[in-house]
Formats: sequence, C-alpha cells, structure tokens
Amino acid sequence: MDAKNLLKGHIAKVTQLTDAEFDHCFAQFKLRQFQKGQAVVTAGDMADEEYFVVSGCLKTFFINEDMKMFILQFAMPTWWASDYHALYERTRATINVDSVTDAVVLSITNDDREKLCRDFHNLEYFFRWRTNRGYVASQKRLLSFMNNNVKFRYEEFLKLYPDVYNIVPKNLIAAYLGVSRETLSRLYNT
Amino acid sequence: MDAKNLLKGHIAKVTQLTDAEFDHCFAQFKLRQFQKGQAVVTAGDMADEEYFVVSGCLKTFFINEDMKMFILQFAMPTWWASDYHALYERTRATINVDSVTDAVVLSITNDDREKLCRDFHNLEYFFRWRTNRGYVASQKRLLSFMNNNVKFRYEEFLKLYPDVYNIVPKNLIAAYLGVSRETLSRLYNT
DNA sequence: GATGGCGGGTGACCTAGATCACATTTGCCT
DNA sequence: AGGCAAATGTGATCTAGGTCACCCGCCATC
Repeated sequence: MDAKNLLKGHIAKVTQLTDAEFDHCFAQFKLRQFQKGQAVVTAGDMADEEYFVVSGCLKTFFINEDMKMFILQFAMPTWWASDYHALYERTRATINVDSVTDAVVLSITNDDREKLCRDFHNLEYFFRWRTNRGYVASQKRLLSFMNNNVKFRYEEFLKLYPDVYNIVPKNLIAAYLGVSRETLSRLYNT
Repeated sequence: MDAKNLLKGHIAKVTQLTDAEFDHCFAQFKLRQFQKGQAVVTAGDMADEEYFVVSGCLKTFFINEDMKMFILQFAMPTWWASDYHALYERTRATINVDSVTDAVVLSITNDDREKLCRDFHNLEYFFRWRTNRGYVASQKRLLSFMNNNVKFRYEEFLKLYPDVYNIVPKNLIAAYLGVSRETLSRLYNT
C-alpha cells in the first residue's frame, strides 16, 4: 500500500475526515526514506518532527554515559516515533531515533501538526486517541518491568511483537528488555 | 482554593474557555470525598470515571498474584488518576486507585468527558495536552528504571516529589520505586 | 584470500537487591 | 494509660542477572 492510503486508513479507523480534509492534512507530510542504520533524530540536536512509519522499522532509544543503549520503542508500519519530550517542550532531543531496516516514513513538523489539530477538530481527536494508547501501553510496560523477571518479559515480547522479533537482531531485543545480551542469549538456550 | 477554581486555573494554563463554557464543563463533574484508605477504583469492577485531585493524595496501583503492590502514580492536587486502560477500552479495571490521605476529588465519567471534548475543541486540546505530558513522564520513568539503580531512583524521587515524600509512608515509596521496603530502609541509613 | 566488524554463544565470577526472620518504634483506638 | 497494629530497622542468607573474557561464524570490502 502507498504511504497516503496507509495513513488515510490508519486515521479512518479512529475518526472521519472528508477526502478534501485528509488531502489538506496529507499535504503537510513529507515522504522520506532512510537506510538501515541511518539516524532520524539525534540526541543533542533540535527535533521538531515526528514520523509515521510506512515501511521498515525504526527504533527509539537512549544512550547513557556508559554508552549503553536502552530501547524505548520499535516502530513498525503505522506506528509513530519521535522524541516527544523535545517536541512538546521545544528543546533539544535527549533520545535518538534511527532505522533498524531500510524504511519509508512520513514526517510532519510539530508546528504543522498543531496547526492541523487546531483546524480540524477530528484530527485533534485522532492525536488525543493516539497518545492515550501510547500512554496506556507505556504504563503497562512499566508495570511489567516492576512485576516480571526477564524470562517472562522476553516471552511477553515474543507474543506481542512476533514480527519485530523476526526482523531485529537479538542485541536490540536485549536493549528493549533492559537486559544484557548474554543473559538474553542464555534464556532461549535454557 | 475551592474545587471549581482549582480546575479552572488548571485548564486555563493550557487553553482558553469562556466562563460560560467552563461552567458547562464543570457541571459534568461531581465533587466527592474519600477517607484515608478508601477505595476509589477497584480491580475487577467496572471503571467509568476519572478523578481530578483537589486536596489530599490518591495512589494508582497494581496487586500481583503474590499480593505484592506496585504503585504507578501518586496523584497530588491538580493531578488526574484512573485506570485509563479500563476507561478507554470499557473493560473492567485491572488496577486500583485509593486514597493515601483523606481526599477531595472531582469525578467525571468517560462518556461525559468524551462528550465535552466533542462539544469544546479547546477542551479536547486540553486533554490531548494532558495525556501527552503523562506519556512523556511515563517514558521517562521507564528509562530511569532501565538505566538507574534503586539509590539513584530514590534520590530522583525525592527531588521530583518532595511533597509526596513527606506525606506517604515509606513502604509505599518502596512500592513506587519497585524495590523491597527493607532495601529502601537500608538506603537512607547507608 | 586476508581483514575486520558485527552478531551471537558460553564459562567464571561478582553484586544489587530479594527474602526471611525477628526486634523496635510509632501511633491510633478504646 | 494501655494495648494492638502498622510502620520501620537490621542481620543473615540467597539468587537473578550483570560483567568480563574469550570464542566462533558470517559476509562485506579491499
């Protein structure tokens, strides 16, 4: 499916926009391609865009002082990614986004999104809905972190994101689970 | 400050409603009081309301199979609390909310909030803004969980919520930090 | 066909924090 | 005041998972 129809269908599941309205919104997005490993958002730089994944896979991650990587999210098609803290607060990014595979995305600036939300009440509803889901998912993951050991979280991950598992190298899965790659390796070789 | 003006000021920081608009919105809220320890939302029951804290302190928490408690959030005045998963999906609650101290709150049903959001674009903006902040805070906490040890998270908590720290018993702080009360006790007696 | 980097496996050891057990303090209830 | 329950402190032990060190195999590039 092409980028335009993917986004259109994605929004249509949540709210209704007329074709003219959607076309206007869509005109604010830019189609962009990233190669495997290419940076999308870099910590330390200004970040003023968010990204809707059309194909491929992005990852959102943080690198600490010891150069250790923690992955907040894998973004598959129809998922959104950015450093939302930087976006909303208009500060420099503290987290990174890059592409795990070759990827095609639609980008929109924070200002353009805000303007669209002001102009189209239904779109504002859509973005509220989207963040709600992200919030709930994030709470759930936090709870799993506190409650479950690595083995459980690993199996949970497999069930929840089987497609991600097949695409992504295991050291990245470890970084998502917040565990060393050695421990993860030992898990599935019981 | 009374409940009405507290809510009014809280919303006014983010968006503009006329007095008439705000009065209409406010009419959908109910003023409720809870005693220390009283349940607000109970896991297993239907949950169709969310709560704006006027005074006192609520906590949002999960109890696992071993009766162990994990606290997702302390809600101080002007904070909101509920089981949002249950609210949005219209399912039974899986997490609990209760009052840590005697508390006064404003409650609104999910349906009423949705209706208000439809009727007042600015209010929809307000709730989008609110969830955005919650999402970012949740991501940040997740990151801190992966990245930092208990001692660091404890000190972070002290800085971030000094008022909560003075009100809340330490076993609840431990449940928030995802650590045993014994370990927490040892932390500040180095 | 060497070289080098990346992904992945595995052994040996170490440590943060859990768990259990019991003592002590605090504060509320009559 | 006296009594009981919740909140706290603390020692002894246990363990999940981290860290370090080294291994191999793959495949891209010169």
